[in-house]
Amino acid sequence: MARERLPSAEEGDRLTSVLSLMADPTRARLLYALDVVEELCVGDLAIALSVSEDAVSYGLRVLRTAGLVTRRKEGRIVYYRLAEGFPEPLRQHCLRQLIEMSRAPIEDDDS
Amino acid sequence: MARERLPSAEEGDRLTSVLSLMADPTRARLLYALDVVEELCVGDLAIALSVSEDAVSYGLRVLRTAGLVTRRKEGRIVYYRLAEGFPEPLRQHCLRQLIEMSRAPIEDDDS
DNA sequence: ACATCATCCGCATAGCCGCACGGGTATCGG
DNA sequence: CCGATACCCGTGCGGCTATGCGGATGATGT
Repeated sequence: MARERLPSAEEGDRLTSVLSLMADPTRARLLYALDVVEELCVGDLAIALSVSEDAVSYGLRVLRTAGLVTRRKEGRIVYYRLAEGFPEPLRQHCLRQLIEMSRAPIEDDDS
Repeated sequence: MARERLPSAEEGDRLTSVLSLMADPTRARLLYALDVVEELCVGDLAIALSVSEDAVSYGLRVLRTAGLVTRRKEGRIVYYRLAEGFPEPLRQHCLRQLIEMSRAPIEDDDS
């Protein structure tokens, strides 16, 4: 197996930065919603996730700043979608797999 | 694609909880180290990752509380390893993929 | 028995982060 | 032109958390 060196602290931070973007309930659900529905506006996302529009707006702002989502403006409505270069492994393996896991829980729930 | 319902807030939390465990440089590197080397003690981990022993101890405590790692005591030395039931998708797809990504960065820019 | 070492624990602190709030901008309907 | 809508932004606050420090525990060596 992996004969590679361990990640440096710097690489650890990079890893973390991308991961911590999904390590928030709102953002994770935003990303998943956009993975499923392809394109949604802020208001609909707020309704769909039962979250305030501010929270959605803030979450999307963060994700956009990180380049994970893009927006398209149509009139006064802003539609969001996953960015063109949204990391495929993240999408395929992490997002969906973890959603799976979050439904069929791991048996380790400990105190 | 769009066949499933969106994750509830509760499921979002569950998703997040497992994810946020890796969303910390120290913990991510700890997990990766244990994925590579199989079994390590606190002191060696501290040296390998250039982190204080306290930080390592704390990180491992958190991971242990979550059931992601286990420890084996041999004399006064405590050896840690990934837990038996360490979520395989997490290991296969997330940990390794993300380490990959952290080395061959995504071109994240913003407008 | 005593000193030493590896590790854990409790506590305190400092930094970060998500979110609500108030105010702003662009767009649409009438 | 005017009010309403959809959204964005800067700011501030409350809560969480990583980490350092002092002390405790238990194993080891002499």
